[in-house]
Amino acid sequence: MPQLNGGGGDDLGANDELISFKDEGEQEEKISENSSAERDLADVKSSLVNESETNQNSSSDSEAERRPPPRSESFRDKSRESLEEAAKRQDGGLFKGPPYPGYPFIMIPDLTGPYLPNGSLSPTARTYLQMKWPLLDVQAGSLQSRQALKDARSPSPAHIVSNKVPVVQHPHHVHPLTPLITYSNEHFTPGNPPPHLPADVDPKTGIPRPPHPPDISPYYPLSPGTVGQIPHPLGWLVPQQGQPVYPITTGGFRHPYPTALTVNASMSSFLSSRFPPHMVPPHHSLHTTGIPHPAIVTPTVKQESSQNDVGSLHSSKHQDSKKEEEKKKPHIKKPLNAFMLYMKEMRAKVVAECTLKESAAINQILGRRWHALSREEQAKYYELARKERQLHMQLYPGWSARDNYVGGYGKKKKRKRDKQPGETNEHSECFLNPCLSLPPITDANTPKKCRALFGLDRQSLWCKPCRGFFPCF
DNA sequence: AAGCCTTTGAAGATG
DNA sequence: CATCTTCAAAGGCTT
Repeated sequence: MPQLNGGGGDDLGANDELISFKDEGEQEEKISENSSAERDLADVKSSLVNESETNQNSSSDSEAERRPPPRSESFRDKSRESLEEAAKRQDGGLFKGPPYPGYPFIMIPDLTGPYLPNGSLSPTARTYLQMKWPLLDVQAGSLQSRQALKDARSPSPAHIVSNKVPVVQHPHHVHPLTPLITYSNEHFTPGNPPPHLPADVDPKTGIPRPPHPPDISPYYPLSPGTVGQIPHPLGWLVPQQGQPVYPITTGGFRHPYPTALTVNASMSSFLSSRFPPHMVPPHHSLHTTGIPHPAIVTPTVKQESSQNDVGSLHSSKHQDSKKEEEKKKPHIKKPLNAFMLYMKEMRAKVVAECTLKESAAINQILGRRWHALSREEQAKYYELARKERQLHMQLYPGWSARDNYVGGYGKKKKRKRDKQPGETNEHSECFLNPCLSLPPITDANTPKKCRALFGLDRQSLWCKPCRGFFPCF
């Protein structure tokens, strides 16, 4: 197994992690995808724009194949007209300026409208943005911070005032990656920007996507001073929001995970809390509840619990079936990968920020945030995932992911719908992509609500990839 | 009630 | 080997 190659345990730069950081390799792939996607988008929208811009756009294609910009100016210009109209229709002209046709959450629609002459966001616009899309505020800070970081490295003092993006230090300004720094805040210190931060732009999302340098730090950061207040990605270690992440059973009883554990526990504590006591020597400060690995899910938990409570008055027949169930191999779940660990940690935060609850939408946000993470940040989760796999293998040597395949490969009904030839789930490739420059309508997450709000027909409004969270026009 | 949606990554299955 | 598929979490949504 590649993840065990190191053997020493702390080979944080294991091959699998390095392979996982395939951004450079992916980059070209996505670049070409994006180029074609933008060409498609440009084709679709060509009827809406001036023909005179066509040549400019096509000339940028070859450039885009080599090194595509986040968005071409021509494309930006093309989207402005419709966007301006859309913006006016939506909020009565609050967003008068041309929107930023990129990542929806970092797009403060061009900054000519909602901003005051001194460069700060107008109270009205700020309130609107915060109400409509709290993430926008954060991400706007991210954008500004990135801009500031980029400028800070430049010889000019442009980080103070940018002619394109006014640097607004919001009262709640935080570093864009602050919410993601869960174990150590040594990275991304303001004024000491990581050199990789704005180096690249995700061709799909428009998010500055840092290149992944080859020198992944083997450091497994667990900063005692900063981690205790933040949910741990290993949810079974530190329950989030007072809730056990996994319903755990031991002998037919549910056990919440010990809440006294802290993230900055040592590895022995980690093992003690993470795995059954027979696997790990007990720790003096931890109670040994006999909690099995959270990956084990026994489907008969409630039944067994209730039966144990009631007593052993059931028929032998029932007990036989019960024994059969007990003999039944418990469902050992797959170890969580890096992104799953990241989602576990960040989901509650995103939910709180944007007031969304639907996991599909949350996961989209988390996916974009994941790509916005620096390599160091991602490395922490890859490392956690690697340890997860190691521990999982140690606990269940004979387990295989194949065990969880229902009916075996190719026999289970295909879950995902077959996409239409031109259909895609990517916002950046959405036909209605310009809508992403507008704040999402978080309270109108259904076509019906969207139509009611905007009085538009179904086809013109409902954006399937956007799942209705954005006003599409 | 069951399955879908949506994300990324790991791993198994298939051609 | 490349590609495809499933599963891991999560909770609202759809059928």
